[in-house]
Amino acid sequence: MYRIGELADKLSVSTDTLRYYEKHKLLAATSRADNGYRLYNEEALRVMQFIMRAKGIGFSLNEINDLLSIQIDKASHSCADVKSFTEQKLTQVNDKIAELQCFKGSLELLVAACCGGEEEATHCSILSALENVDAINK
Amino acid sequence: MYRIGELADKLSVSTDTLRYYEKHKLLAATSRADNGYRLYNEEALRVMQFIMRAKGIGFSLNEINDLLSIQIDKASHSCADVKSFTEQKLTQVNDKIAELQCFKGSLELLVAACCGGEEEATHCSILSALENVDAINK
DNA sequence: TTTGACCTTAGAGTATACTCCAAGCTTTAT
DNA sequence: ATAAAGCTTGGAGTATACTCTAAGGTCAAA
Repeated sequence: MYRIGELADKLSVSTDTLRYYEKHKLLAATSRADNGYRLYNEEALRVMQFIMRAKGIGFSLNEINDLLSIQIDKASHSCADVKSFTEQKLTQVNDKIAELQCFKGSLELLVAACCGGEEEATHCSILSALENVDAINK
Repeated sequence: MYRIGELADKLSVSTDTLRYYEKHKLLAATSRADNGYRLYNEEALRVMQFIMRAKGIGFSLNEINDLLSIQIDKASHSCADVKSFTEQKLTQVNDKIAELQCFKGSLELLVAACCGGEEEATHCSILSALENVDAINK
């Protein structure tokens, strides 16, 4: 069994994060020592790794909560459930990428149009673009 | 002069947003009527449009604040200042896109690996991938 | 005159994921 | 004996951009 600090070290997270996850029902301590200290077993370690992997793929803690519910009771869910959940996330990510690529395009236009010289910004094409409708969505 | 509701309608934002921007020093009302109502002139309208365009390009309100300071006193800033500001934002956006594309790649792998069938998720390849180090970053 | 639409303020709530703090108990080492 | 490190709890703070609420004043029309 690990104390909270030991598990935190092992996973390179903070003890605050572990307590936060407990409070938010993602991962409870396996048990408590007589002195009230949290104790975690190997299974808890694996659950934390599950959480961290899911985070690494872009799932939010709420989504990870859903994922954990499915994982805990696999028999009640189908592959189709899990797949559509993942596809939804993929759609979200694609939408966000599209939005950012739109930003990127506009920013590149601005950067390309600006002389970047040391003279006063009085006629800066970037500022002009923000001041006038026309200049950006050309 | 516009009252707050008129300006809000004209720009399709809420009056709350206008008050919020005032509180956060982005746009003060031009003046106040005798009854205390906020009044906005055409210049205020243009500033709001500046803010909205900058938002549309992905700048945060804090960044827009900086941009407005530059715009208000163009003579004290160079094109180089504005350009590097914009380039920084572009870098941020590119970083974020890269992160999301990493998520996207992982999610696509998961989706592709999953049969998506109606059978129990007991051996679901997506859950397996989250449970084991190996399956994802292969 | 009264109703409804519009305005004012201060302050709380939302979502996300922590991070930090205070006050205090436990354990280990010196 | 005491200091340092580790643990407990509840609660506040951070960042972002609003959104909503309450309590109340203002104005134009019916």
